[in-house]
Amino acid sequence: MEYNFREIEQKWRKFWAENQTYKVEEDPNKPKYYVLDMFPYPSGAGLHVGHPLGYIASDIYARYKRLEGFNVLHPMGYDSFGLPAEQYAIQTGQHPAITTEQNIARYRDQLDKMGFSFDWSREVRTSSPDYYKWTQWIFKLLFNAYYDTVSHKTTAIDQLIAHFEQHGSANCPAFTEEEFSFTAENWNAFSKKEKEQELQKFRLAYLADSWVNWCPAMGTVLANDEVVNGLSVRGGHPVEQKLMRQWSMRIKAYAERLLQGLDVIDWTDALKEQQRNWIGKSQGASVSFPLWNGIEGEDVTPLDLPSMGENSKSIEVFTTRPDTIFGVTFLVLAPEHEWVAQLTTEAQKEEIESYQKSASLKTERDRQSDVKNISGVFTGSYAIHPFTGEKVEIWIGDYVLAGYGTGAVMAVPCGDQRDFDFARHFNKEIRNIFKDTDISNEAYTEKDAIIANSDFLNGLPAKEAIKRAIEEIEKRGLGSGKTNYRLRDAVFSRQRYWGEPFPVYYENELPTLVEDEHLPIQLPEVDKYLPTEDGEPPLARSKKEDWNFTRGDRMEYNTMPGWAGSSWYFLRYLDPKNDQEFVAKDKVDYWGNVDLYIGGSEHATGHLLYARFWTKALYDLGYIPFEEPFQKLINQGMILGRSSFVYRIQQSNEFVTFNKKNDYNVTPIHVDISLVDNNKLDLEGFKNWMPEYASATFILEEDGSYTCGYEVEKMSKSKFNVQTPDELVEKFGADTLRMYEMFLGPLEQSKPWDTKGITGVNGFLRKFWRLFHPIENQFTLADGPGNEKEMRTLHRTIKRIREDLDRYSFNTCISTFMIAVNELTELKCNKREVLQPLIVLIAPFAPHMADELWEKAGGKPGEVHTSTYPQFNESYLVESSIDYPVSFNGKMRFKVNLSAQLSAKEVEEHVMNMEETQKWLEGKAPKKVIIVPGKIVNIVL
RNA sequence: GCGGAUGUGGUGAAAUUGGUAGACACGCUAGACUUAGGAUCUAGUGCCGAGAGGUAUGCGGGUUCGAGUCCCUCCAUCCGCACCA
Repeated sequence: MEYNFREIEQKWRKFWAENQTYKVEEDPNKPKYYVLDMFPYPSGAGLHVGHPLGYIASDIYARYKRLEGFNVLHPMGYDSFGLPAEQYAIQTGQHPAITTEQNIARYRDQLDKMGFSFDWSREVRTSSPDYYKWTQWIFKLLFNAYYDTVSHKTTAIDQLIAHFEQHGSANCPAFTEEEFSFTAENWNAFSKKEKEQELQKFRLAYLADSWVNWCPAMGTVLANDEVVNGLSVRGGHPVEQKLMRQWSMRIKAYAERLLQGLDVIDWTDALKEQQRNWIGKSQGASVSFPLWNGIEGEDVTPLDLPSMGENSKSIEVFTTRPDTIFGVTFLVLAPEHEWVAQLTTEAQKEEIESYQKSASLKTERDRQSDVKNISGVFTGSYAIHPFTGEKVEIWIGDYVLAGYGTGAVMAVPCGDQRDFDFARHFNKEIRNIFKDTDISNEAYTEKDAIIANSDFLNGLPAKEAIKRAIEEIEKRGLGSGKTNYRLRDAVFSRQRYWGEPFPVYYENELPTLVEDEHLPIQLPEVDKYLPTEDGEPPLARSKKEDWNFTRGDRMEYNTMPGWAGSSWYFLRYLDPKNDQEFVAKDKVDYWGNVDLYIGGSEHATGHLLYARFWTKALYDLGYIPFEEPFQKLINQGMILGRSSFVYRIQQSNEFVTFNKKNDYNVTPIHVDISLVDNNKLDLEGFKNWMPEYASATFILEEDGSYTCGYEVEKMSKSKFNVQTPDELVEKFGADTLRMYEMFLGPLEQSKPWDTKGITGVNGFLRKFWRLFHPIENQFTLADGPGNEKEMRTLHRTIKRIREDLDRYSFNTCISTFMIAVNELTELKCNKREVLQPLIVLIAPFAPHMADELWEKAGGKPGEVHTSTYPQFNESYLVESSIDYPVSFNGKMRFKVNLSAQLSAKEVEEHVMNMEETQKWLEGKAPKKVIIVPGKIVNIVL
């Protein structure tokens, strides 16, 4: 029989499903191993060839571990809340649940076709009420908790309340960045609302004002990705920065633990470095600069604060270089700094306000990428240098960010390049406080200079000066040494429909939790999935009777962000059907954390940080026995796609062809690759593609065609460059596609998608099949022992595959199999002793074929997946002779086959007596002869 | 600007601790078999050279008997980003 993959694969898929081959239960007699994939968002485009890359690798590894005797948990599910389904709902009116259901069905079908060994009885979906009930429950847990800075633990808020009742805010053990001060008497006299206002400063889930990209025309908030040059990607409407009341998560409290935890997990240094960079620990000092009271000629000294009267405020700055404080020549505030309005003098008002307005039109991303344009405005006010008593100007500039540090910096042009550029641009003084440095062209930013012109810091090296400066700052009550993290609290509200509702209602604008017995709060029906006319979230459209629970004046209308459900899903797989707990204690105790986690590096700082945060909180509160969710993590490289672009003339619905786009001000827009053939756009197809393009007009090439641009970039639904695996499974079979994706290159490396090489892998599998069907496609296995060469091939293969799997080098496994099959074909080997172990060996890679061959060889169906991994025997690998390469000055000249038994001395004697050697010696005597037994001979002339 | 990664044939890549650079494939060339073939088989294939040989892992240095691998300088490309004071 020819290798009929269609028949074989269908047969075994059916068998596995009917026999629940991959279902697992807790088994105390076996060691556990948890292999997890980052679960997919079920997009309308279906799985693309990049998804399975990681799934195939994890599946091979899970199957390998199973054969090694582990009880392997290998589940799959769907991150099924998300924007695309909602956008589709807005366009078509179809409920996102229906869209999602359809997409999941499609995904499931695609996943099944790839032959994965998932235990589908454990499937989770974040959008299922059974699941999000527990997401809501965890939210409640975090709302009812604070971070205790004494015990360094997540702690129930009741303990903090008890503290306030007894001691007021004195010695408050809770982490916060807010200001607070009250006595026990104050606290006990507070109204419920006042108490809540204080508690919000400590709860891990809390309400606060956050900056968002607000698009007034669409009445909605946009992600940074959805904004380009201050305009929305969809529709090209202006977008501005706006403060909105939002739920946030106090992840900052965990900054230090998130940093420390990296030391105990097995992630790549690159990934750890990215997280460290994101957490961004920096040490320095906060320093207060008193404000000048505005009376010219009056000598205000910094220690005379109280006498400054009503304006006795000071501006607090954070600096990592307190040693450079004598180099300060002005202060710069973020344009959004809360005091800007008060500090602005009448004369500067107009300019400041227009600058604030223009800054509000820039996203943070725009602000950071624009380093060339230096901008800022003088407020008209001054602060007093706390050490010199000098007046320094207070400016605003958009290079200072409101969200980092205190939103204000002390500008030291000689020591910071941005301050230097700012000073240059506005002709401010650049005072050199570093001994023997040249700062005529750029700032001196190294921390190795000797400080000068700096009073008590003179003569100190920078590192010591930092300590000395902090001492002095603290002594004079100007501030203190401080560790700052750039990590920001995570905004947890979305003004969307398709997400988890909050278990929260409002009474008198007081947020109150819904009791557990009413969970889940289900998503109510709405007439449209858009924000309301006055910009409220879609849930505000709901009627009271559309909710399964209501209380108070109104329910919370925001929904949770995508990362809510994905921050704990790996726990739900352990106990997916439990309706009493999010996970039972005995189950989480057995399975523990994820041993191997595979997914894309785009989650390096988002999902992976949030999941670690929630895990730590759940650990502290005693629900789970581990603090780090993912022990070993591999980022699979991206499979890159080829995207196509059309070019929209800004503020219009007119599209210009690639070769004429430079004559216009255009925005490139991704267009679906199915509408593009050989870079030519299908114009009618494009108009029918999305309603907003129905009335599109075009500026075409001379020949009347529209040429698209292209780029090789990440394959993603939003880039419309998705290639699905279905076609390839159909043509070559899942086993071939599995092995081909592994063969492409190292798992972690990104590579452009290309199907050219797949025939090679398909040919290999057929050749493998032919080993078992040597004559007229009849299955045969010969008895009798394998000969020396055959056994050496087998055992070398066993050894290499195992070693390669242990280092996750899947691509070289495939090569090793190819070499084995080439050798055995050459040897015309058909012996059971040699070939049967190979079936087990290849089972993790090509499970369908393995099952078929195993059955033919007399095994029980499905048994090959629970069999034992072949052991290799070193004795078969011993070679009797070695091909020694003989090098002269490191250059290989010829080889000589010598017995492996020879000692280094004997090898040297033999080689030196050879004619070939004499030829290359050219009559000279060698200076040195290096023999590495079993490896090489190098003769130095 | 900051952070991370990567540079090896026409292409994807291999070389686990410094020890024969280019395994294994794709592609290409020539041939065999074929009505046909994205089938199969044989031979060849880094570059220069008729050959002997020379040369070659982004560039330039260094360490070493020996460097793709270790160190330094530079260059290019890709990814991420919150100008992080």
